Amino acid sequence: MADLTPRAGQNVAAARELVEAGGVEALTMRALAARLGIRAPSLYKHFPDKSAVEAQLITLALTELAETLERAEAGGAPMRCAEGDGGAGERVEGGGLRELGRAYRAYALAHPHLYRLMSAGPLPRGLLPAGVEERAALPLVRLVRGEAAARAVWGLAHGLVMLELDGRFPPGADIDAAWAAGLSAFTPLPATV
Amino acid sequence: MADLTPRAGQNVAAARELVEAGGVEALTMRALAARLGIRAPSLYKHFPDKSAVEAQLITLALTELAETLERAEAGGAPMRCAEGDGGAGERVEGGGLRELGRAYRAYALAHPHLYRLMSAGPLPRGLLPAGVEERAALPLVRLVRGEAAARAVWGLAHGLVMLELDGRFPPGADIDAAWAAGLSAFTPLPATV
DNA sequence: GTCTATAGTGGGATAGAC
DNA sequence: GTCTATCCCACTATAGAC
Repeated sequence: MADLTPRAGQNVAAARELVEAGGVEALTMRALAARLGIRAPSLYKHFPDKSAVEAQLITLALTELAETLERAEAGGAPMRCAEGDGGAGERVEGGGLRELGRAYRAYALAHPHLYRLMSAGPLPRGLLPAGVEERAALPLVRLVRGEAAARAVWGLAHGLVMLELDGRFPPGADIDAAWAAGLSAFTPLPATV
Repeated sequence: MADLTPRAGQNVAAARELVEAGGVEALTMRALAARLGIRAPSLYKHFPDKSAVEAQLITLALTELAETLERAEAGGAPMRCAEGDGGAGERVEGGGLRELGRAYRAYALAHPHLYRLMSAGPLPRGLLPAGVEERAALPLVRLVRGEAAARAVWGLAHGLVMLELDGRFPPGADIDAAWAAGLSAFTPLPATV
Protein backbone atom coordinates (compact mmCIF):
# COMPACT_ATOMS: atom_id res chain seq x y z
CA MET A 1 0.00 0.00 0.00
CA ALA A 2 2.34 2.75 1.17
CA ASP A 3 5.94 3.07 0.04
CA LEU A 4 8.15 0.67 1.86
CA THR A 5 11.26 2.74 1.33
CA PRO A 6 11.92 6.46 0.90
CA ARG A 7 13.14 6.04 -2.65
CA ALA A 8 10.34 3.73 -3.72
CA GLY A 9 8.68 6.62 -5.52
CA GLN A 10 11.55 6.86 -7.98
CA ASN A 11 11.38 3.14 -8.48
CA VAL A 12 7.71 3.34 -9.35
CA ALA A 13 8.43 6.10 -11.81
CA ALA A 14 11.02 3.91 -13.47
CA ALA A 15 8.58 1.01 -13.55
CA ARG A 16 6.07 3.26 -15.22
CA GLU A 17 8.52 4.17 -17.95
CA LEU A 18 9.15 0.51 -18.61
CA VAL A 19 5.47 -0.28 -18.90
CA GLU A 20 4.65 2.73 -21.02
CA ALA A 21 7.44 1.83 -23.39
CA GLY A 22 7.00 -1.89 -23.71
CA GLY A 23 3.84 -3.02 -22.02
CA VAL A 24 3.36 -5.14 -18.93
CA GLU A 25 5.65 -7.84 -20.21
CA ALA A 26 8.49 -5.36 -20.32
CA LEU A 27 8.21 -4.90 -16.58
CA THR A 28 10.60 -7.43 -15.11
CA MET A 29 12.57 -7.11 -11.94
CA ARG A 30 15.75 -7.36 -13.96
CA ALA A 31 14.78 -4.60 -16.36
CA LEU A 32 13.56 -2.38 -13.56
CA ALA A 33 16.80 -2.84 -11.68
CA ALA A 34 18.84 -2.16 -14.79
CA ARG A 35 17.00 1.08 -15.38
CA LEU A 36 17.74 2.11 -11.83
CA GLY A 37 21.37 1.19 -12.18
CA ILE A 38 21.23 -1.54 -9.56
CA ARG A 39 20.92 -5.33 -9.51
CA ALA A 40 17.64 -7.14 -9.43
CA PRO A 41 17.97 -8.61 -5.94
CA SER A 42 18.34 -5.14 -4.49
CA LEU A 43 14.76 -4.36 -5.48
CA TYR A 44 13.53 -6.75 -2.86
CA LYS A 45 14.63 -4.27 -0.22
CA HIS A 46 12.06 -1.85 -1.61
CA PHE A 47 9.22 -4.16 -2.59
CA PRO A 48 8.25 -7.50 -1.13
CA ASP A 49 7.66 -8.91 -4.61
CA LYS A 50 6.71 -8.00 -8.13
CA SER A 51 3.00 -7.75 -7.50
CA ALA A 52 3.69 -4.90 -5.11
CA VAL A 53 5.31 -2.96 -7.93
CA GLU A 54 2.35 -3.60 -10.17
CA ALA A 55 -0.07 -2.56 -7.46
CA GLN A 56 1.71 0.77 -7.07
CA LEU A 57 1.51 1.25 -10.81
CA ILE A 58 -2.19 0.47 -10.89
CA THR A 59 -2.80 2.89 -8.05
CA LEU A 60 -0.93 5.56 -9.93
CA ALA A 61 -2.88 4.97 -13.13
CA LEU A 62 -6.26 4.88 -11.42
CA THR A 63 -5.48 8.14 -9.66
CA GLU A 64 -4.37 9.81 -12.85
CA LEU A 65 -7.47 8.67 -14.69
CA ALA A 66 -9.63 9.95 -11.85
CA GLU A 67 -7.95 13.33 -12.00
CA THR A 68 -8.39 13.47 -15.77
CA LEU A 69 -12.08 12.70 -15.51
CA GLU A 70 -12.57 15.17 -12.70
CA ARG A 71 -10.95 17.85 -14.80
CA ALA A 72 -13.24 17.03 -17.71
CA GLU A 73 -16.18 17.07 -15.39
CA ALA A 74 -15.36 20.53 -14.11
CA GLY A 75 -14.17 22.18 -17.29
CA GLY A 76 -16.29 20.68 -20.04
CA ALA A 77 -19.97 21.48 -20.06
CA PRO A 78 -21.51 24.21 -17.91
CA MET A 79 -21.52 22.19 -14.72
CA ARG A 80 -21.38 25.11 -12.31
CA CYS A 81 -25.10 24.91 -11.87
CA ALA A 82 -25.01 26.88 -8.61
CA GLU A 83 -23.77 30.12 -10.15
CA GLY A 84 -24.69 32.11 -13.24
CA ASP A 85 -27.96 31.44 -15.00
CA GLY A 86 -29.22 28.02 -14.10
CA GLY A 87 -31.02 27.54 -17.40
CA ALA A 88 -28.87 24.85 -18.97
CA GLY A 89 -31.54 22.30 -19.63
CA GLU A 90 -30.89 19.01 -21.31
CA ARG A 91 -27.60 19.98 -22.88
CA VAL A 92 -25.83 19.62 -19.56
CA GLU A 93 -25.97 15.86 -19.49
CA GLY A 94 -25.14 15.38 -23.13
CA GLY A 95 -22.24 17.79 -23.11
CA GLY A 96 -20.86 16.40 -19.87
CA LEU A 97 -20.96 12.85 -21.10
CA ARG A 98 -19.26 13.75 -24.33
CA GLU A 99 -16.52 15.53 -22.44
CA LEU A 100 -16.08 12.60 -20.12
CA GLY A 101 -15.86 10.20 -23.01
CA ARG A 102 -13.31 12.34 -24.76
CA ALA A 103 -11.19 12.50 -21.64
CA TYR A 104 -11.46 8.78 -20.98
CA ARG A 105 -10.46 7.85 -24.48
CA ALA A 106 -7.69 10.42 -24.59
CA TYR A 107 -6.13 9.07 -21.42
CA ALA A 108 -6.29 5.50 -22.65
CA LEU A 109 -4.75 6.39 -26.00
CA ALA A 110 -2.04 8.46 -24.37
CA HIS A 111 -1.11 5.66 -21.99
CA PRO A 112 -2.25 2.45 -23.66
CA HIS A 113 -0.09 0.05 -21.71
CA LEU A 114 -0.85 1.70 -18.43
CA TYR A 115 -4.54 1.55 -19.24
CA ARG A 116 -4.23 -2.13 -19.99
CA LEU A 117 -2.42 -2.80 -16.77
CA MET A 118 -5.06 -0.88 -14.85
CA SER A 119 -8.04 -2.50 -16.46
CA ALA A 120 -6.99 -6.02 -17.35
CA GLY A 121 -7.75 -8.86 -15.03
CA PRO A 122 -9.11 -8.62 -11.54
CA LEU A 123 -7.84 -5.72 -9.46
CA PRO A 124 -5.47 -6.65 -6.63
CA ARG A 125 -7.81 -4.80 -4.33
CA GLY A 126 -6.01 -5.94 -1.21
CA LEU A 127 -2.88 -4.11 -2.32
CA LEU A 128 -4.59 -0.87 -3.30
CA PRO A 129 -5.26 2.09 -1.03
CA ALA A 130 -8.93 2.43 -0.17
CA GLY A 131 -11.03 4.63 -2.41
CA VAL A 132 -8.87 4.81 -5.54
CA GLU A 133 -11.17 2.59 -7.53
CA GLU A 134 -14.28 4.44 -6.40
CA ARG A 135 -12.77 7.81 -7.15
CA ALA A 136 -12.17 6.91 -10.78
CA ALA A 137 -15.78 5.79 -11.11
CA LEU A 138 -17.39 8.78 -9.42
CA PRO A 139 -17.48 11.29 -12.29
CA LEU A 140 -19.47 8.88 -14.41
CA VAL A 141 -21.76 7.89 -11.57
CA ARG A 142 -22.44 11.55 -10.86
CA LEU A 143 -23.33 12.20 -14.47
CA VAL A 144 -25.41 9.20 -15.44
CA ARG A 145 -28.70 8.61 -13.76
CA GLY A 146 -28.99 5.06 -12.46
CA GLU A 147 -26.50 2.31 -11.70
CA ALA A 148 -27.44 0.20 -14.69
CA ALA A 149 -27.01 2.99 -17.21
CA ALA A 150 -23.75 4.09 -15.61
CA ARG A 151 -22.37 0.59 -15.92
CA ALA A 152 -23.52 0.38 -19.51
CA VAL A 153 -21.70 3.59 -20.35
CA TRP A 154 -18.65 2.30 -18.54
CA GLY A 155 -18.80 -0.87 -20.59
CA LEU A 156 -19.23 1.11 -23.78
CA ALA A 157 -16.19 3.25 -23.06
CA HIS A 158 -14.03 0.35 -21.96
CA GLY A 159 -15.06 -1.75 -24.92
CA LEU A 160 -14.46 0.95 -27.51
CA VAL A 161 -11.09 1.74 -25.99
CA MET A 162 -10.01 -1.88 -25.93
CA LEU A 163 -11.12 -2.51 -29.50
CA GLU A 164 -9.18 0.54 -30.60
CA LEU A 165 -6.06 -0.34 -28.61
CA ASP A 166 -6.17 -3.89 -29.91
CA GLY A 167 -6.43 -2.75 -33.49
CA ARG A 168 -9.75 -4.48 -33.99
CA PHE A 169 -11.42 -1.85 -36.11
CA PRO A 170 -10.84 -1.86 -39.86
CA PRO A 171 -8.16 0.55 -41.11
CA GLY A 172 -10.46 3.31 -42.24
CA ALA A 173 -12.98 3.04 -39.44
CA ASP A 174 -14.37 6.30 -38.08
CA ILE A 175 -13.90 5.71 -34.38
CA ASP A 176 -14.97 9.21 -33.48
CA ALA A 177 -18.31 8.45 -35.05
CA ALA A 178 -18.65 5.23 -33.08
CA TRP A 179 -18.07 7.13 -29.86
CA ALA A 180 -20.56 9.79 -30.87
CA ALA A 181 -23.17 7.21 -31.78
CA GLY A 182 -22.59 5.32 -28.54
CA LEU A 183 -22.65 8.24 -26.16
CA SER A 184 -25.51 10.01 -27.85
CA ALA A 185 -27.62 6.90 -27.40
CA PHE A 186 -27.46 7.54 -23.68
CA THR A 187 -28.04 11.27 -23.68
CA PRO A 188 -31.61 11.93 -24.79
CA LEU A 189 -33.29 9.75 -22.20
CA PRO A 190 -32.47 6.74 -20.05
CA ALA A 191 -34.85 4.96 -22.44
CA THR A 192 -36.77 2.89 -19.93
CA VAL A 193 -36.41 -0.72 -21.02
CA MET B 1 -4.21 -21.65 -42.41
CA ALA B 2 -5.13 -25.18 -43.29
CA ASP B 3 -4.14 -28.14 -41.21
CA LEU B 4 -0.60 -29.09 -41.91
CA THR B 5 -1.14 -32.67 -40.94
CA PRO B 6 -4.13 -35.00 -41.02
CA ARG B 7 -4.27 -35.30 -37.27
CA ALA B 8 -3.89 -31.59 -36.60
CA GLY B 9 -7.59 -31.39 -35.84
CA GLN B 10 -7.21 -33.56 -32.78
CA ASN B 11 -4.28 -31.46 -31.69
CA VAL B 12 -6.36 -28.31 -31.90
CA ALA B 13 -9.09 -29.93 -29.85
CA ALA B 14 -6.54 -30.77 -27.19
CA ALA B 15 -5.21 -27.24 -27.28
CA ARG B 16 -8.71 -25.98 -26.78
CA GLU B 17 -9.19 -28.09 -23.69
CA LEU B 18 -6.00 -26.69 -22.24
CA VAL B 19 -7.05 -23.11 -22.86
CA GLU B 20 -10.58 -23.59 -21.60
CA ALA B 21 -9.26 -25.16 -18.44
CA GLY B 22 -6.40 -22.86 -17.60
CA GLY B 23 -6.39 -19.87 -19.89
CA VAL B 24 -3.91 -18.89 -22.54
CA GLU B 25 -0.97 -19.29 -20.23
CA ALA B 26 -1.83 -22.95 -19.78
CA LEU B 27 -1.26 -23.51 -23.46
CA THR B 28 2.38 -24.49 -23.76
CA MET B 29 3.91 -26.80 -26.30
CA ARG B 30 5.00 -29.07 -23.48
CA ALA B 31 1.55 -29.25 -21.94
CA LEU B 32 -0.10 -29.77 -25.30
CA ALA B 33 2.27 -32.59 -26.11
CA ALA B 34 1.69 -34.20 -22.74
CA ARG B 35 -2.05 -34.14 -23.28
CA LEU B 36 -1.57 -35.82 -26.62
CA GLY B 37 0.72 -38.41 -25.13
CA ILE B 38 3.71 -37.36 -27.17
CA ARG B 39 6.80 -35.25 -26.62
CA ALA B 40 6.95 -31.54 -27.26
CA PRO B 41 9.35 -31.62 -30.23
CA SER B 42 6.94 -33.86 -32.12
CA LEU B 43 4.44 -31.03 -32.27
CA TYR B 44 6.66 -29.18 -34.65
CA LYS B 45 5.83 -31.76 -37.29
CA HIS B 46 2.21 -30.56 -37.09
CA PHE B 47 2.65 -26.85 -36.54
CA PRO B 48 5.48 -24.56 -37.56
CA ASP B 49 5.37 -22.83 -34.19
CA LYS B 50 3.15 -21.96 -31.29
CA SER B 51 1.46 -19.02 -32.94
CA ALA B 52 0.06 -21.41 -35.53
CA VAL B 53 -1.68 -23.34 -32.77
CA GLU B 54 -3.14 -20.16 -31.36
CA ALA B 55 -4.30 -19.05 -34.77
CA GLN B 56 -6.19 -22.31 -35.24
CA LEU B 57 -7.79 -21.79 -31.87
CA ILE B 58 -8.81 -18.26 -32.70
CA THR B 59 -10.31 -19.42 -35.97
CA LEU B 60 -12.28 -22.06 -34.13
CA ALA B 61 -13.58 -19.60 -31.55
CA LEU B 62 -14.53 -16.96 -34.11
CA THR B 63 -16.43 -19.54 -36.11
CA GLU B 64 -18.27 -20.82 -33.06
CA LEU B 65 -19.21 -17.31 -32.01
CA ALA B 66 -20.44 -16.59 -35.52
CA GLU B 67 -22.61 -19.71 -35.47
CA THR B 68 -24.00 -18.79 -32.08
CA LEU B 69 -24.93 -15.31 -33.24
CA GLU B 70 -26.43 -16.59 -36.47
CA ARG B 71 -28.59 -18.98 -34.47
CA ALA B 72 -29.75 -16.15 -32.21
CA GLU B 73 -30.43 -14.04 -35.26
CA ALA B 74 -32.60 -16.70 -36.84
CA GLY B 75 -34.39 -18.01 -33.78
CA GLY B 76 -34.87 -14.97 -31.59
CA ALA B 77 -37.07 -12.24 -32.96
CA PRO B 78 -39.38 -12.77 -35.95
CA MET B 79 -36.68 -12.35 -38.55
CA ARG B 80 -38.24 -14.45 -41.27
CA CYS B 81 -39.56 -11.35 -42.92
CA ALA B 82 -40.00 -13.06 -46.27
CA GLU B 83 -42.61 -15.49 -45.09
CA GLY B 84 -45.67 -15.22 -42.84
CA ASP B 85 -47.11 -11.77 -42.12
CA GLY B 86 -44.52 -9.12 -42.69
CA GLY B 87 -45.98 -6.74 -40.13
CA ALA B 88 -43.32 -6.82 -37.43
CA GLY B 89 -42.69 -3.11 -37.05
CA GLU B 90 -40.19 -1.66 -34.64
CA ARG B 91 -40.12 -4.59 -32.24
CA VAL B 92 -37.94 -6.51 -34.66
CA GLU B 93 -34.85 -4.45 -34.04
CA GLY B 94 -35.24 -4.29 -30.28
CA GLY B 95 -35.99 -7.96 -29.88
CA GLY B 96 -33.24 -9.02 -32.25
CA LEU B 97 -30.65 -6.91 -30.51
CA ARG B 98 -31.60 -8.27 -27.14
CA GLU B 99 -31.31 -11.82 -28.44
CA LEU B 100 -27.98 -11.10 -30.01
CA GLY B 101 -26.70 -9.59 -26.80
CA ARG B 102 -27.85 -12.55 -24.79
CA ALA B 103 -26.13 -14.96 -27.17
CA TYR B 104 -22.93 -12.95 -27.23
CA ARG B 105 -22.70 -12.75 -23.47
CA ALA B 106 -23.66 -16.38 -23.03
CA TYR B 107 -20.91 -17.55 -25.33
CA ALA B 108 -18.31 -15.40 -23.61
CA LEU B 109 -19.34 -16.61 -20.17
CA ALA B 110 -19.42 -20.23 -21.29
CA HIS B 111 -15.93 -20.00 -22.80
CA PRO B 112 -14.22 -17.15 -20.99
CA HIS B 113 -10.65 -18.10 -21.81
CA LEU B 114 -11.45 -18.80 -25.42
CA TYR B 115 -13.22 -15.48 -25.66
CA ARG B 116 -10.17 -13.76 -24.23
CA LEU B 117 -7.86 -15.48 -26.65
CA MET B 118 -10.12 -14.52 -29.54
CA SER B 119 -10.55 -10.90 -28.57
CA ALA B 120 -7.37 -9.87 -26.82
CA GLY B 121 -4.65 -8.17 -28.74
CA PRO B 122 -4.44 -7.71 -32.47
CA LEU B 123 -5.72 -10.57 -34.57
CA PRO B 124 -3.05 -12.58 -36.40
CA ARG B 125 -4.99 -11.92 -39.56
CA GLY B 126 -2.32 -13.36 -41.79
CA LEU B 127 -2.76 -16.74 -40.16
CA LEU B 128 -6.54 -16.78 -40.31
CA PRO B 129 -8.70 -18.07 -43.15
CA ALA B 130 -10.39 -15.27 -45.04
CA GLY B 131 -13.85 -14.28 -43.91
CA VAL B 132 -13.94 -15.65 -40.37
CA GLU B 133 -13.67 -12.26 -38.77
CA GLU B 134 -16.30 -10.75 -41.04
CA ARG B 135 -18.70 -13.61 -40.49
CA ALA B 136 -18.72 -13.07 -36.74
CA ALA B 137 -19.49 -9.41 -37.25
CA LEU B 138 -22.24 -9.83 -39.82
CA PRO B 139 -25.24 -10.55 -37.58
CA LEU B 140 -24.71 -7.30 -35.74
CA VAL B 141 -24.07 -5.34 -38.90
CA ARG B 142 -27.28 -6.72 -40.39
CA LEU B 143 -29.26 -5.68 -37.36
CA VAL B 144 -27.95 -2.25 -36.51
CA ARG B 145 -28.44 0.56 -38.94
CA GLY B 146 -25.18 2.37 -39.62
CA GLU B 147 -21.53 1.52 -39.18
CA ALA B 148 -21.01 3.88 -36.28
CA ALA B 149 -23.92 2.52 -34.26
CA ALA B 150 -22.93 -1.07 -35.01
CA ARG B 151 -19.43 -0.43 -33.73
CA ALA B 152 -20.80 1.26 -30.64
CA VAL B 153 -22.96 -1.76 -29.86
CA TRP B 154 -19.99 -4.01 -30.47
CA GLY B 155 -17.94 -1.93 -28.05
CA LEU B 156 -20.73 -2.03 -25.51
CA ALA B 157 -20.97 -5.81 -25.66
CA HIS B 158 -17.24 -6.36 -25.60
CA GLY B 159 -16.77 -3.93 -22.74
CA LEU B 160 -19.52 -5.38 -20.59
CA VAL B 161 -18.26 -8.89 -21.18
CA MET B 162 -14.68 -7.99 -20.33
CA LEU B 163 -15.67 -6.14 -17.18
CA GLU B 164 -17.70 -9.13 -16.09
CA LEU B 165 -14.98 -11.65 -16.92
CA ASP B 166 -12.39 -9.57 -15.13
CA GLY B 167 -14.51 -9.29 -12.01
CA ARG B 168 -14.66 -5.54 -12.24
CA PHE B 169 -18.25 -5.09 -11.13
CA PRO B 170 -19.05 -4.93 -7.43
CA PRO B 171 -20.25 -8.21 -5.89
CA GLY B 172 -23.95 -7.47 -5.94
CA ALA B 173 -24.04 -5.66 -9.27
CA ASP B 174 -27.04 -6.35 -11.49
CA ILE B 175 -25.27 -7.08 -14.74
CA ASP B 176 -28.46 -8.09 -16.49
CA ALA B 177 -29.76 -4.61 -15.83
CA ALA B 178 -26.62 -3.03 -17.23
CA TRP B 179 -27.05 -5.02 -20.45
CA ALA B 180 -30.70 -4.08 -20.65
CA ALA B 181 -29.94 -0.41 -20.10
CA GLY B 182 -27.17 -0.50 -22.65
CA LEU B 183 -28.97 -2.30 -25.43
CA SER B 184 -32.24 -0.47 -24.95
CA ALA B 185 -30.39 2.79 -25.45
CA PHE B 186 -29.84 1.72 -29.03
CA THR B 187 -33.25 0.31 -29.80
CA PRO B 188 -35.73 3.22 -29.89
CA LEU B 189 -33.92 5.35 -32.45
CA PRO B 190 -30.40 5.91 -33.74
CA ALA B 191 -30.65 9.20 -31.85
CA THR B 192 -29.20 11.52 -34.45
CA VAL B 193 -25.95 13.21 -33.30
C1' DG C 1 20.95 -0.62 0.50
C1' DT C 2 23.81 -2.77 -2.40
C1' DC C 3 26.38 -6.59 -3.97
C1' DT C 4 27.65 -11.74 -5.78
C1' DA C 5 26.16 -16.14 -6.35
C1' DT C 6 22.75 -19.17 -7.09
C1' DA C 7 18.67 -21.87 -6.71
C1' DG C 8 14.62 -23.20 -9.03
C1' DT C 9 11.25 -23.07 -12.63
C1' DG C 10 9.49 -22.58 -16.85
C1' DG C 11 9.33 -21.68 -21.67
C1' DG C 12 10.21 -22.21 -27.27
C1' DA C 13 12.69 -24.39 -30.44
C1' DT C 14 16.36 -27.45 -33.12
C1' DA C 15 19.39 -31.61 -34.53
C1' DG C 16 19.58 -35.93 -35.74
C1' DA C 17 18.51 -40.87 -34.97
C1' DC C 18 14.89 -44.21 -35.74
C1' DG D 1 5.76 -39.05 -36.88
C1' DT D 2 7.97 -39.97 -32.99
C1' DC D 3 11.88 -40.14 -30.14
C1' DT D 4 16.22 -38.45 -27.07
C1' DA D 5 19.24 -35.01 -26.07
C1' DT D 6 19.97 -30.44 -25.77
C1' DC D 7 20.40 -25.41 -26.27
C1' DC D 8 19.27 -21.05 -25.01
C1' DC D 9 16.51 -18.07 -23.21
C1' DA D 10 14.00 -15.53 -19.41
C1' DC D 11 11.99 -15.06 -15.12
C1' DT D 12 11.17 -14.59 -9.61
C1' DA D 13 13.25 -14.98 -5.54
C1' DT D 14 16.60 -16.13 -1.58
C1' DA D 15 21.10 -16.38 1.15
C1' DG D 16 24.66 -14.14 2.97
C1' DA D 17 28.70 -10.93 2.64
C1' DC D 18 29.74 -6.03 2.74
